[in-house]
Amino acid sequence: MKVSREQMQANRLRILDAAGRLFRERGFASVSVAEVMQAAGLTHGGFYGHFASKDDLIAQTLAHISEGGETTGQGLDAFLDGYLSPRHRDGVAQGCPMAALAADTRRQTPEARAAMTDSLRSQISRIAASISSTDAPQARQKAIGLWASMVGAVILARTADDEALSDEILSATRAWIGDRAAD
Amino acid sequence: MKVSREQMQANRLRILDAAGRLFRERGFASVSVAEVMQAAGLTHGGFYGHFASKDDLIAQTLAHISEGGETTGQGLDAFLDGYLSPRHRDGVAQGCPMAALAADTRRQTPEARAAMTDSLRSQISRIAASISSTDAPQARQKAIGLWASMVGAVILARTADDEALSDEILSATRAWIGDRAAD
DNA sequence: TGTACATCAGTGAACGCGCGTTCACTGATGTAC
DNA sequence: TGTACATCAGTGAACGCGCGTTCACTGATGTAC
Repeated sequence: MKVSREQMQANRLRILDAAGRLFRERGFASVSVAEVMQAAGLTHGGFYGHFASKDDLIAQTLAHISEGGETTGQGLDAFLDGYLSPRHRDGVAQGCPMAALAADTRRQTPEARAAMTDSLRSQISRIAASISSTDAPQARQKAIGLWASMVGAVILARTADDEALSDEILSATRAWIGDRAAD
Repeated sequence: MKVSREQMQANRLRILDAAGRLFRERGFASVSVAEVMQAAGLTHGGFYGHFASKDDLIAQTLAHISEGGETTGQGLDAFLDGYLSPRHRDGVAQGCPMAALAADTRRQTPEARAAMTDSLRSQISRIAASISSTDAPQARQKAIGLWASMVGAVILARTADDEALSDEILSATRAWIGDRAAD
């Protein structure tokens, strides 16, 4: 049964949203095309009307997720607090795609890596712009260091099976970063 | 054909070594039991004489890899230089298991997560011990911040498909860490 | 020390199963008149 | 504006294929005497 062009566009976005959630939660390999389609309220056969392959879905999902981008609009300190919070750690499906999927993306197609690299580049620029430093190259260096710490801390916090240790990783990283973030 | 007890122990270690390399390179899901056995110079049927399941292999491989552990024996600065080097970034198969597999381990069995958590805990302790600080809690906080930055930077550097950006992530993180690492 | 035999590590064919992908079909859409 | 029909988004059965796992078998090991 054919659907309207607007409905089809809406379906495509539902597929991308579902894939974004499932991939972040469980990684690319262990989420099936059929599962993504079911989560989007469709049957698996229609998938190839929207995407050329599962690899294509992965690449387009990464490009789609990062359109939103991590916002630093609240100011750098609030951004750091939110990012390094238990809430963000526990909300993988809605959380930062970089922390959830960067390691997994290394083994994907060039298109997927390119989408993730774009996302990484703009994230660095966004953080650098939010640093009120006189020296642009220095702000960029600091943005990279900050971003690496943030992503690393969330990944480690999610790996630890002990909540006390996990919480400590987040708060210690936040405190360690603390001083330098201000200037 | 039966082999001697020593040969069997050696075979078991060859399987664990092969698994360690392959898992770091390609992740848990996309490496098959048959591939691991072939890389160890055996046939796949013998696998279940050594391990109860693929999940068991994953957990035991993580425990085995981290026995070696990242050494800080060279002193903290040399450790940082080596860890944040292009050489380490490019040598995934021989590199730090945490940077290669932490994100992937989140979705594995409790046993696998426990092995990784052990590894994380001792790594933090080892770094904290190498920091000549008067205050132990402060050394630990710093060790966590350092380790998060290091792991995060290597993961991001491996994700970037542009070598210049990748190199920049490593060197900027190294420089950003630089000052604080000294004290 | 030498021999006979039970043990058991490793082999390779075979098993279900779930996956990515294909395809004939359906019926609502949207265009031509 | 209303009707007739070509289009095509979505359906669900079916396809190969590779995977984790099992199992009957083999032949070297290592023990009992």
